[in-house]
Amino acid sequence: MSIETNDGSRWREFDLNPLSHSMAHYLMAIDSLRADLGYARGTDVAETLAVSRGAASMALTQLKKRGWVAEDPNRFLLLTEEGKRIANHVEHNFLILSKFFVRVLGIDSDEAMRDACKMEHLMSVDTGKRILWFMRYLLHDEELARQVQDRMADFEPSCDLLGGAECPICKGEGRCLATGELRPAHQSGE
Amino acid sequence: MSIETNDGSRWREFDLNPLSHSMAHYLMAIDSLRADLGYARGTDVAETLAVSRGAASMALTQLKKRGWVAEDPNRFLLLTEEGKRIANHVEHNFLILSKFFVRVLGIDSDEAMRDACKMEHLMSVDTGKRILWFMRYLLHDEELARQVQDRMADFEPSCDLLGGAECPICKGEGRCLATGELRPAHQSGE
DNA sequence: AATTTTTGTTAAAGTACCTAAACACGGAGC
DNA sequence: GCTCCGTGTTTAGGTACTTTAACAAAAATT
Repeated sequence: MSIETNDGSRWREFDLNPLSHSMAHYLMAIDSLRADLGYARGTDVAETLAVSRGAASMALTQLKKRGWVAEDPNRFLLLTEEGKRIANHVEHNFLILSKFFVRVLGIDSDEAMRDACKMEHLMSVDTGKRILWFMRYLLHDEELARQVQDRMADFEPSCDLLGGAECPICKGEGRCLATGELRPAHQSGE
Repeated sequence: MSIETNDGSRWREFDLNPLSHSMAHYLMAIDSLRADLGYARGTDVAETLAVSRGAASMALTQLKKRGWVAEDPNRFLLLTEEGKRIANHVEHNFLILSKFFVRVLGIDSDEAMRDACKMEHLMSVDTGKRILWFMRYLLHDEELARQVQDRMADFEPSCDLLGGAECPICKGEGRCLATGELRPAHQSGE
């Protein structure tokens, strides 16, 4: 039961996430524009994100209502303290995930960024910090870093993750998700 | 530029993801019900996911149109081969992520599952396989596993990930995202 | 067999996003 | 001063979800 992923209580938290993917990118666009140009207007945001001016206008209205975006006296866009905090959180999560994927797991940079961009706003601050802490440990010890990289260079992509009997997590023990089984034996060890 | 996360070309892939969070859970609910009860009806799916029968009915219509769900002669719900493949993929991603978070990073089980449930349908098959491969390597070597667990037990939660100057990724080198900077120096090393 | 319950579908409305198009406004150039 | 362009907002329509409520049909009970 502790492993249950379909229990009707947790899956909805996805929609209740305080920050949508879309809103995260509006905030980051403002942050990035202000860093690059020194200012950000609605049109710049729309262009950066490749959405219509109407869509940007409505999204920014929302973000102002939530207190994440404000305007300076000349009506240029500003991130509030809260807005900055959120944008930095998501930007860091993107960096942490993409670097973990590339440097530790040896994933192709493009795929790494694609995955990281989808997951960046959903990973908690704590999880991000721990991955970073873990990565520093792995990569700052040269011997260990080499070991890990050798290991991942040997990655066997044909490893049949979805093959049931071959599943390295639930192999041979109890019921495996790949074959419709729900409680892999290794669960009992926790 | 290769680090750009706000470039207007990648962020939309989130919405274009072939599988929504919602659809993934409908598929997994059918899988789980068939494993537990031997059958699955619309009402059972609705109850499992705690949605209205109307919502389940419309979602299932969509899933049938996409060829992921079918009905047996008695109108009980079935996953097609493709549907099974997708459900297993997401279920495995959930397991891989939550186990990585708990066993390797030492995250609290509840938070681990919350994060994993949000990200499960967004992580590519390749990334999942590599995390699994990596985890086997770390945890099957007892000495290494102990080292990692010691390290993560010492995790310093006050590590100021979002503090700019303290950021262990971009600390002291070039521009840091935490302070509005875009190209941390370590980027140049890749 | 008649009634009640369960199951499934459909309709109307709400949220959160998108687009395209119409419109308002301010500043620059003629 | 007038025109035109850049900027911003609003409106109407579309997608993908949700809900409640009305309804149809099948299944179970009496």
